[in-house]
Parts: sequence; structure tokens; C-alpha cells
Amino acid sequence: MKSVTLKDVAKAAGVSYATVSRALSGSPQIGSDTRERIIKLCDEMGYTTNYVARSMVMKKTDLIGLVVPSIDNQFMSELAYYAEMSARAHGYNIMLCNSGPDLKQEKTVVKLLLGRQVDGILIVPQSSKTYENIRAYTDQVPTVFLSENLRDQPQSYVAADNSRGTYIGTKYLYELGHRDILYFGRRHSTTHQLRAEGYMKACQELGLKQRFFNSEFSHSSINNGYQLAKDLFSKPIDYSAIFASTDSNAIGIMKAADELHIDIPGRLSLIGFDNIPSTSLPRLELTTIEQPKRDMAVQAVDMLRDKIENGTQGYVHQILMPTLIKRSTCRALNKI
Amino acid sequence: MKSVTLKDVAKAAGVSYATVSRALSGSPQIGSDTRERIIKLCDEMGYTTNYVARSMVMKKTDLIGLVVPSIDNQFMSELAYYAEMSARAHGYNIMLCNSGPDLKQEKTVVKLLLGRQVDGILIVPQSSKTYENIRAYTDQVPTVFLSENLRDQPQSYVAADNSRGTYIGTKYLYELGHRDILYFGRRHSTTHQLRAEGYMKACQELGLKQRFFNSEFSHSSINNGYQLAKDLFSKPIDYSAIFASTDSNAIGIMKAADELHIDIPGRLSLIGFDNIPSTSLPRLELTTIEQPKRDMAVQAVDMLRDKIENGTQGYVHQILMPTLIKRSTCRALNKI
DNA sequence: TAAAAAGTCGCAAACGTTTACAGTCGCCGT
DNA sequence: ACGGCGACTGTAAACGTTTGCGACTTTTTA
Repeated sequence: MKSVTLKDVAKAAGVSYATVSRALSGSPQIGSDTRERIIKLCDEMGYTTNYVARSMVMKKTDLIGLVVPSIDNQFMSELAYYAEMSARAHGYNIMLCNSGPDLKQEKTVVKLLLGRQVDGILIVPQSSKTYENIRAYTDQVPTVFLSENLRDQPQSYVAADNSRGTYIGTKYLYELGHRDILYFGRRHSTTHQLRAEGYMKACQELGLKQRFFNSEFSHSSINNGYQLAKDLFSKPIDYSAIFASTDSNAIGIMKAADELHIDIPGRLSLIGFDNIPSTSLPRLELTTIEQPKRDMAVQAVDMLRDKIENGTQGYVHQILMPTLIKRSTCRALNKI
Repeated sequence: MKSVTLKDVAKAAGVSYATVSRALSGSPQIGSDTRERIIKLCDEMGYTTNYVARSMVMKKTDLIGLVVPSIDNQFMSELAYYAEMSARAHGYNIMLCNSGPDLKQEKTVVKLLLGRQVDGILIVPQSSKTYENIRAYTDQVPTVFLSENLRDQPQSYVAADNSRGTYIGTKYLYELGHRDILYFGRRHSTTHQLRAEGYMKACQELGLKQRFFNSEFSHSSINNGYQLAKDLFSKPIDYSAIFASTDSNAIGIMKAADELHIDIPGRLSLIGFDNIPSTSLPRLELTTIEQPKRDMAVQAVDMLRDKIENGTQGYVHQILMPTLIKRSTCRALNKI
């Protein structure tokens, strides 16, 4: 369990441990013969540099704190995957924390990460409240928000153009012939507010009546969408398409529709948002709006690296384009 | 960006920094009045203890390295969720690494984790080869394998009783009246070998003919299952049920069956393994064998903590019971 | 009342690195 | 032959903690 240190190999090599350190770090001021000898020796002795000691003197841990509400979530785990890969490719490791559903835990974990001396924090916020929640810490360490649009708050973030996503989605529905489109979702966060706005904008341009079915006091999940949709379907269906603000909600809607024998897309077209992996499953094949998760993740770590390594001050808002993924839950309406 | 240290609050309090340290750590040898004064002061000054400095002297980082082939995977992200929650509840943080598909990267990340001085490693192996692959490091740091059955190798692990899973699954199929059950899957790892064995054992006891459809040179994914199933279905279907060794494969099979208008469960019953979240989706509703992912994760960190904190030597094999999740892809056969 | 015990607190070493600075050595130019 | 320069390597400080030990003060005990 006792690991070999610089001092050990220095003794074995008959040099000072400063020399060994220099040999490993590729310092120019060292003889190429001794360098090779030392490197070979390190290899033989199984020396690996102790990062915590190194961090101590370098005042840099090469650590990025990643906080997500729940890694057990297709959207976030995909983000996390690309973030970790990209971070490690640039010499950083990821310290992972679930922030859970409440703001208190979210604050706790970023405080914890600060104590760990992470070089930066990448955070997928629980909601719009996160900004205020952790503001006391965001000036102590480079921080970038991921996937939540903060509008013009003085804080770096990368997010999809949520407004544009719903905009192109409802336009697509319009082109398919739909004139009565129901927007299904709430507006608890800026991101979701923007999604609603994209829908509203498209409706205005297209001369469509805006129709909302909100669910202000619940979070986005399949079961929630399902319960809500059962409510919805108990009333007359005087629309031909539903735009669900979330794939999870859309899938819940599908479930309710199936039970009531409401044919999708025969009777009702359905479109979701996010393009989580589940949407591409057989029998689901949900038409949706893709958030470019991979790009979002790598750009977020790029942005964070820039802050860390170049000390870049200020904030930047990176907005990525969403794209329409046509699958099989939307159908063209026959014009009369 | 400069954080406040022990020395800073010591100066402010007019005591030595050793006293501050003791006040925070709850040392008994300190006046309760000064303790309160110092704690209050720390709070005001926003002091947080520097964990890397602390780790340095304590020779303990309170860090657990978690390596998974890909966090972007429902099974592993669920494991990771519970592992992180449980670890943090006990004062540990998680350093996350994706090991990708190849052994080289897997070895690289555990080496990296060693350099980070993690107290222990929790690893979801890529395959059975992982044991050999990282054996050089597993005696340098407490390690427990998660989800892969290593049989009687001298290495701690926690896994589901895979053999029993397929055993109860085929027995269930038998009770439903099925007499011709095809086992769909490969045996590239011990875990999958055990699954095949459970099926074989049940067949023997029940007097059933063992029928295999193997796919030795592909990994388990929906698309793979789909391609393979298309092959499979091009030949006569002289069985009434399929046991897929994996939910992903089962879903791929569903897709192929749908395309060919092979009714599930009308014509063919189908059962999977793992109970990944996707299986519970509407329109899928796959009958499957649940691996107790939560228990597996928390028991794995418990086991690791025991090794770390109590220096427990030796190895323990923790086998957890899988359970049958009845959904809607299996139907009872009318006895003739 | 004096000595021992208990209660507080400071000093300093240690953890394993990196790096500025100083030191050693040989070699070259004059 | 000697100063000086360049190439290389060693010395030591620093990073922020924890903790054994010693020192000082106060309380207890005989």
C-alpha cells in the first residue's frame, strides 16, 4: 500500500529528488543521459507522481467538479459522458456530484467541491433558481452552467436555442397541415419559458391560436405526463397535434393515448423535446427536437478550460442550434 | 480567487493556527469558549478546509474512483447514481472515469486514479478480461468489482446471481406452458456464461431441449440484437419463447419482430435481463429479470469502505438475488 | 501551602511535490 | 594559466493541513 516517492527513486538513482522531478517534467536543464536513466528507473520502480502533493504546490488540481441533479437520467448521463471524455483528453478529471432535487443539497455539493479545490465547476442546474442559489460561490471558482438558459444573467453558460427548437417544431407541424396545436408543458424555468416563447412566436407568425396545457406544480417525468394527459384527454380533443415540452412528458402522453385508444399519429400528432435515447426505441419512434448534447458538453468544458487556463474574465453565452428529428409520431393532415 | 486559510483566521482570532485546526476538528483539548469564537469567525470569514492539504498529511483523500465502461448507459448510470449518493453520505467523493471499450484505456484510467491517490476503486468491468488487465494495481489500492461475476477469483465483487436470474426466468416461461425456449445471447464474459448456465440448468430439470442462438462477436446493443434477430427470423420459428440475455438485445428482437409482423407476445414470448429503465416504457413493457442495482451499488461502496477504513484484507463475493418483473411480453400458452 | 493534576494552547515536523537560487564542474578563450 | 561562461545538479522554501510534544496556566489534592 505504500507507494514509491520521488525520494525513493532519487536514492536509487543516486541523485537529488529535485533532479528526478525535473527529469519527469521534461525540464531542459538536465542531462539527456541522466534523464533517460531516471525515467527508466521510475518505470521499473513503478513510480507514479502523487497528484495531491503536486496540486499542493502548483495550486491547481486539474479537477473539474461536475454537478448534475441526477446522473441517473438519460439526458444528463449523456452530457456527463462527453464532458468526462473531453475533460480527460485535456488532462482534467471529473469529480461527480448529484445535487438531487433540492436547492440545499445543490449548494452543499458546490461548497464541498470548493473545499476539494477543483479548478472549475460545470453545473447542470436544477432550475432557474440555481443561479441565485450558488451565486456566492461562482466568483470563487470558474463556473459554467450547462443546458439551462440563463438569459442575460452575468454568468457563462452553454445551452441549446430552446426557443428556436419549439419554433421549428411547430412550423414543421404547420407544414404538415396542423392548425390546432396544443402546447403541453410548464414554464417553471427560463429554459421552459423560452420553449413556450418559441411556440408562441411561431403561432403568431403563422396565425395560429395559442393553446396551452400547463402543469405548473410537477416535474417533468413520464408518469407526470401520463397523469396530466389523462386529465387532458377527459375533455374534448379539439386539436390535431401536441407539442410536449419534454420527451418524458411526450412519452407519458403516448401512454395515456394508448390506453384511451387515441391513435398516434392517426388521430393526434406528437412531438417532444430533447431527443433522449428512449425516443428512438422501437414502438416509440418519437419525433422530437434534438439538443446537441455532445457539442454542448465539449463546448462547456472548452469554455471552462479557457477560464481556468487563461484566466478569462467576464461571461459568455453559447447558444447551440437544435435540430428536428423526424420520426413517426407526426403525420401530414389531408387538406380539405 | 485567493481562499482563506487556517493561518488567516488564526491571525484574526489571535491564536495559533494549530488551535484553529483543533477547534474545527472537535479536539477535546480546547476551551469551549475559544472553540465557539473560532468557529464563528471561520464562518464569517468564509473558511473552508483545503482538502488537498488535509489529504497530504492524513494520507487519505476520501476519494473513491469509479470507473465504468460508459456512464452514458442506463444500467451504469443508475449504478453510479446510487454509488455516489451512498459514498457522499459517508464522506467520500466520486472521481468518475469512462473506461471506454478497450482494455488499454481501462488500464490507463485506473493508473490515473492511483496517481490521484484515491482511497479505493469501484469498477464496473468491461469484460472478464478486466481482472487480468488491472491485476497489477488491485493490490495497491482497495478495489471492488461491480456487476461482473468473477466466479472464484481472489477479488472482491458484488454481482447479481445471474445464473439464478435465467433459471427463474425460464422456469416462469415453462409454467406459462412454453416448451421450446430459445436462448439468445453470447457467453463472452463470466456473467453471461452464468446466465447461459442458469438457462441450461432449468432446461435440464424441466426436461427441455437447450437451444442457443449465439452472437459471439458483437456487443450487446439494441441494434445488434436487431440485426441478429433478422437473421434468426429468416429461418423457421420452431420455438414459442425467446430468453434474451440482455434487455438491449430483447428490445432489438422486438424491433425485428415488429417489422416482420411477428406478434409479441401472441406468436412469441420474450423475456430480457437487467430491467433497465427502457423496459418499463409504454409500448415496450418488457418482461425481464431485475438486477437489484441500488443494493448492488450501496453494498459495493459498503464493502469498499470496509476495506478502506478497517483495512480488511482478503476478498468477499457478494451475490444478490435477482427478481422476475412480469410485464407484457410473455403470455400463457394454451395446453393442448 | 505546595505539589500534582488537569486544562489550554503554541511550536514544529511531516506529508510529496515544484522551482528559484546557489553551487559545482569542466571547458574555452585570451 | 586564469577568469568566466555554460551545463548540469543540489539545497531549501513553499503549498495548507494535522498532531505529538512541550509549555504555561489554572484547578485540585494532600
